[in-house]
Amino acid sequence: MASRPRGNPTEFAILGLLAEKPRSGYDIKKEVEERLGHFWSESYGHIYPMLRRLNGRKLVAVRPGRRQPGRPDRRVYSLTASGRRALEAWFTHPPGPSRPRNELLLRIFLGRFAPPATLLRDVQTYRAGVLATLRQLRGIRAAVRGDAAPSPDLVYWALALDFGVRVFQALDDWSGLAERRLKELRRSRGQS
Amino acid sequence: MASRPRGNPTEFAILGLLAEKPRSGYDIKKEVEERLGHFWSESYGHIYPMLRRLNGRKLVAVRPGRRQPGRPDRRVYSLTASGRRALEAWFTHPPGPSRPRNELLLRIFLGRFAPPATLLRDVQTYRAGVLATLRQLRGIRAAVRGDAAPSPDLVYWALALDFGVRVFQALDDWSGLAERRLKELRRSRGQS
DNA sequence: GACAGCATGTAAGGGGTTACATGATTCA
DNA sequence: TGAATCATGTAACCCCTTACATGCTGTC
Repeated sequence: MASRPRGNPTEFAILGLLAEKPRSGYDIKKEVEERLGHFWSESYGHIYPMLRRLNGRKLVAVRPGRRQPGRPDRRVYSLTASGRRALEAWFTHPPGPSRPRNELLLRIFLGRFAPPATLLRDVQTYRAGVLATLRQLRGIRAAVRGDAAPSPDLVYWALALDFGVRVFQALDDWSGLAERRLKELRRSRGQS
Repeated sequence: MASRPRGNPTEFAILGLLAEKPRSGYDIKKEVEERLGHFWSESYGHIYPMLRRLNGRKLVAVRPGRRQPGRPDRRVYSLTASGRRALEAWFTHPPGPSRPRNELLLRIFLGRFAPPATLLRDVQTYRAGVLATLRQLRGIRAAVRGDAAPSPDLVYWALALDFGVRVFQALDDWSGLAERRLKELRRSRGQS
């Protein structure tokens, strides 16, 4: 029975990004936002201490990066051989069950205790965010497809992108429907 | 500037369910699993202490429920007037930003550091879960549609259901694609 | 005989966010 | 003048899960 691996997902997200190439904590944060933003998130307050811990466990190594006057010296981390092994071991354990938590849906579900106009506002805000992400993902996908040689390693990135496009498309469709339904309700019940 | 309300989402999930009707902690857990399972989750270790705290703040009231020999007495909670106000106040604050965390996607994104066969196994497991949920949601939706009188309050429940059907349908489509892609990779690279 | 359901709870601990501190540079 | 970017970090805090404790009943 392969038990769940010791260590939290953040640990492996960091190890994984460092497996691509050496990076600073700052870089990692940006990378997560830009490339994993539609399915993952991290905060500085978690990344920096974690890098330190990983260094203590010799899974990563630090090297002072370029220093510039007026700003803190960069600390560039890279994966060690045992870090690499830890990353590979992570894959051998199946992912734990996901426990969903979508606050907008909770509100919708409890919608009858709120004025329809309030829910409508929330849905519209949500939809705007979904659409922005969707446009961005589609833009990236178009650019990638334009690229001549389909590198075999690119398949993983493309799969993650495709996940985003499909799910966010469904989210957009749904929120469009929700908007229409809520507008009907607002009309039939009066606003406030 | 309406600041974020004090209190975590669990608090309002509980308040919301009690607004429907009085319930015990045990009931709340079951209700979340059965009706909100595709977008929300709670654990006993959070529900019971939270009910106690809400009682301390007079947002809910307790009443001893039916007692049966050989098992702990039920403690049935109901919403007070100020609990109701707290719930309504919650809706006036917009929901905070969501921070996604999908471990399967993280694995896919870092897929090139793992053998394709491992990822394939994870995707297949994932897909089986998605399909089970999807079938269940569709079954419920069919049953609801069969029901004669479309109650106006039912619209919120239907909207939450529809969210599930659409999103999980997209998830199924995507994981089917991922399966095919990973099988190709496994073939072209050899397993292990 | 074992397991699922009923029913409540506690303790420990980790995971993760927010807010704060610092400070120069560049751009509108 | 103000905001954004660069860049690292700490402290406080909370949210939430896991594992444990207890014990009867009904079903396969």
